Amino acid sequence: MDLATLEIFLAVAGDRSVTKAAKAIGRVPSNVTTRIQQLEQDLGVALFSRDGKKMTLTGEGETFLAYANRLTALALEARQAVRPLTPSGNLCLGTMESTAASRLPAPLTQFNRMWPDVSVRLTMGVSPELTRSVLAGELDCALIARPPQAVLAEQQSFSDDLQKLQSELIFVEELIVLLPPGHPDIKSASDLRVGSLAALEPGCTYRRVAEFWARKSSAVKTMEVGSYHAILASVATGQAAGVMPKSVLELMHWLGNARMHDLGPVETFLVSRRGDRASALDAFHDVLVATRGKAPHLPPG
Amino acid sequence: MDLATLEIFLAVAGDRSVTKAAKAIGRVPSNVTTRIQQLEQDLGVALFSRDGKKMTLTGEGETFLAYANRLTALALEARQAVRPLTPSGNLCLGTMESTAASRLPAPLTQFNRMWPDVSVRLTMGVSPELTRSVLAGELDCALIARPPQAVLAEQQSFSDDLQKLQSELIFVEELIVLLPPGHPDIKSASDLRVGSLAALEPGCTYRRVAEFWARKSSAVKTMEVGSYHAILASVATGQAAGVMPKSVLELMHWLGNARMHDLGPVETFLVSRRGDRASALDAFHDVLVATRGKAPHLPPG
DNA sequence: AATATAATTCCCGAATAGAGACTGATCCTT
DNA sequence: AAGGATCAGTCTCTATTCGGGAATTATATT
Repeated sequence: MDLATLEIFLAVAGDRSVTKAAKAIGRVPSNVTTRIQQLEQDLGVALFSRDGKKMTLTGEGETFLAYANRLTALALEARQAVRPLTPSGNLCLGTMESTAASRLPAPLTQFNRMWPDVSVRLTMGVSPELTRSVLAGELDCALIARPPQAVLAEQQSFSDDLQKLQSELIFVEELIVLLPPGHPDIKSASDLRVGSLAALEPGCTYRRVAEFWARKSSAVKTMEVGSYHAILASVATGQAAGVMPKSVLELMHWLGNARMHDLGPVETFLVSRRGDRASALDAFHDVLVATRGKAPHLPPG
Repeated sequence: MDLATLEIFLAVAGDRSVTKAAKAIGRVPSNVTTRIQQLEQDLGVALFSRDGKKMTLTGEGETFLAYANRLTALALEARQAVRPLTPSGNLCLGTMESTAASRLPAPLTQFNRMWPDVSVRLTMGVSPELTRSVLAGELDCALIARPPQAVLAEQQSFSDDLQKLQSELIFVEELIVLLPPGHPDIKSASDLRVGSLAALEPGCTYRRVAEFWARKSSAVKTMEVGSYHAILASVATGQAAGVMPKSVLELMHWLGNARMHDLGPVETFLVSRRGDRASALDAFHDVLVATRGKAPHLPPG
């Protein structure tokens, strides 16, 4: 029983789905299935009941869930306790709007609880800018979306900058096109019955991925709006389709009547300068990996 | 960071020696070295300071030790908490004298604390008898010493019985011949200046291993005595050399002036009937593996 | 009934862990 | 002070494990 197994278990328990959990933690479903089965065999008890295609926790599963949370929390605490330098000072963290909204609250809260002496300075921006800022030393690290290879190939300097930094996969976002109410399902951009795609600034990776997708079959224009709330508002008017990660949409309690089209996964990486052993950065990194895959609300303790 | 790594760390921290720890948990020293190094690299801090051939815990190592203990204890608790059937009733456990004295107090205390509804019935005996009793259903499980292949080959029925049972390595005992004070070091049994070897009953595995060793170079007789205390007494008189596991000797605060000769490792296995899924047995098994390698005193909590 | 979705199974290539031989340093003995 | 023993660590080889992808099965949905 290692902590990676517990992370997998927590993800499945949180999403009640092998497929979703696999996406969330950047693994393949077959792997998740196997690890869960191994865990169950190791413990000698069924953690989930498989009623058809639903994964629901059994009573024992609920019990184990509590322990899994405590165990991972304790392991994180152990890591932090032996950290050679006590983190303090500033941590300049760059992040995308979407990540700041959907993923960051939990780990940031946890981090502040553990290291009150570190003041986190949050900078919002789009991935290429953030990456450049890390390289320039203006930021200690940043959470950025690395587009798929086909899209990245069009952004030479972004790609070059990424090469010079060390990066680690943290989240996998499911990028979607949100359709206005009543809009029929689409197979490609040519099926769009709206005037434009609502997205953020030009540099935004999600926007670029969406534009790359749209270009293949349509000449639809992109409309630039200032925030995800503004995107939602645009979609609500029926005049645009919105581009955003699914996690952001879920955050907004909009789920019920929304049609969406899947543009595939986009990976979020934590990037920092190679060999940068700043203590606060390391600590933040550990909190990030310990928190990912868990339920979005704050962990106990 | 998995629990196996923590077990290795705990063993090294307890013995302050890679070699000893490796023996205690049935691994090879190079493996222990590597795993400790990996752990240190993962945590980014030195857990041990290597002054020559001594391994001493660093300050961070001490800190981490506390967490490692809590982590393994919590993991054990998690396993027990999801156990499908609550263990209760009787657990008939067979054990050798030596194991009962040196290894069993800690896990038995822990087990009683966790499952007060199980009454453990302890039966002492020598390995072949205990094995036979497990097979016959008189015992649920037993801790027995499986002699090296050369010796086991002479005990056909013992060997046959073992084949029919499932077994798992739990401890590795270092079997020694304890020499009387003032006795010169020996290379083989022919160097013995005493009239006999003091050992327990004829069926005792340790006795058989010792006799096997003695036969190769000497005609020294074995003297049968009733207990390890009696063996020590015999040795103290200067008339016999005593056969026992090192862990028993260490238990008796006799270490200082004692010369001993090493007869090599003898493995202690937990044996039970194949497919026997008795809950209490499983629970005891888990406690046993969680406790092995730790310091002999009782774990916290 | 047909389709889509999700979990699982199977298989293969890659990564990892453990065993064993060897090295170099240190401690103890003579 | 020299020689031997002991111990941590290194290196290499091999066996096992693990993760990814395609195929399969089962279950909801339309």
